[in-house]
Amino acid sequence: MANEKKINYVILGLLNHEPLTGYEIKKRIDHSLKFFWSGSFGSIYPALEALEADGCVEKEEESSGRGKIIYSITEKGRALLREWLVKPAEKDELRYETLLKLFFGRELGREGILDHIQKFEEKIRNELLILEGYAANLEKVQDEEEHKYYLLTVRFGIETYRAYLAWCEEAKAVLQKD
Amino acid sequence: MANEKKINYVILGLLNHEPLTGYEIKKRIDHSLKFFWSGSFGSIYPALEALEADGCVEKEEESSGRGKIIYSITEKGRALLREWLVKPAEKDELRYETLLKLFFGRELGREGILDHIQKFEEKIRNELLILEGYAANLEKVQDEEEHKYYLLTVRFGIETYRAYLAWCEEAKAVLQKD
DNA sequence: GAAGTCATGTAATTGGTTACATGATTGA
DNA sequence: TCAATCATGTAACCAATTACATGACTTC
Repeated sequence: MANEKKINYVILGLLNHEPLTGYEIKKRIDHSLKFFWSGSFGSIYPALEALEADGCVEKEEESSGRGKIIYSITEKGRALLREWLVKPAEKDELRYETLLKLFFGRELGREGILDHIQKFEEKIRNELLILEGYAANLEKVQDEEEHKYYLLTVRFGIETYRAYLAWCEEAKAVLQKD
Repeated sequence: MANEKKINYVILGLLNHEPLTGYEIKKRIDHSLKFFWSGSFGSIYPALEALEADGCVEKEEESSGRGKIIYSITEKGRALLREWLVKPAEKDELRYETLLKLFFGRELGREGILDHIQKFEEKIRNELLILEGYAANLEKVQDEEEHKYYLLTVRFGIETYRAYLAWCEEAKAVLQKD
């Protein structure tokens, strides 16, 4: 009911755009939301079941083919989604193990820390390329209103990742100067 | 033993700088690590007990006063910390509910989303001030090598928060132009 | 003497993840 | 035909958090 599991809202939000299977929901999470959210099959399927029992989503079982189960949102589900959307965000959390290791860097030493920064930089560089690709596509296809919001989240990712890369250069300079 | 609980390394890392009580460890996490890590009493105290049973930390009970328990790191603990530090960071995770709501923004509408951005901006602005204060202090006190690494994490925070604020302006402009 | 902080700890719950199990369909 | 992907689901586990309980010391 007034469940706090965020996965429920992720599912409702995605289904509010289009009907999807559990498998497709997972793909959306791993691609479109990847930068700021995550979710596993082990949470998605049980949540879909609970949402259905609650009347927030409806399922339609494909009789032919693979027999996949396509879920769509109900009015009740949309109301629940809306209710959550108006509430202030309660948790914006960043948890970077790289920064934790950096913080304790004295014990590891300069070289080790430079290694961590190097790896971090590479990962960010790759993800930035992906985000820039998304942005380019989304800028072309600004037909649906939805795309405007999607693009804003992508822009958020791009700008923070660029800041990360600038910081990497600064950090390397600081560490190499002695 | 080869436990994956990150709280263990947070504790070892902090104790590697100076002996602390569980309460003080919590304070360090809430202040110095706040921007990129978190931890509760409910994880700290049991972890301290387990680390002591493992011989990674030692406790000294204050006989007088409040009877607080001061923990310090052992050679074994330091070795464990080092072992973890050299391993590549496995998880750098950002989980922003604000971005999730933004992504589903069409259902909420322009005004509601602007509210969320406004609140986000205010929170970031406040935290940025704090981080800038830390940086100013740390730049003055660059005696201990430890401070260099601490300052780098603070600089990371400052630069990403500035990027967030720049993005907020951009997002508001995009949303207000229609 | 009251409020606030210092200080330690436990039990219940949570919001997941990981790993496993199963099988159909598609494309090289 | 074989690997990859599509597709659904469950059971065991896990690393925490939340809420509670207790009490001493400090400061106004």
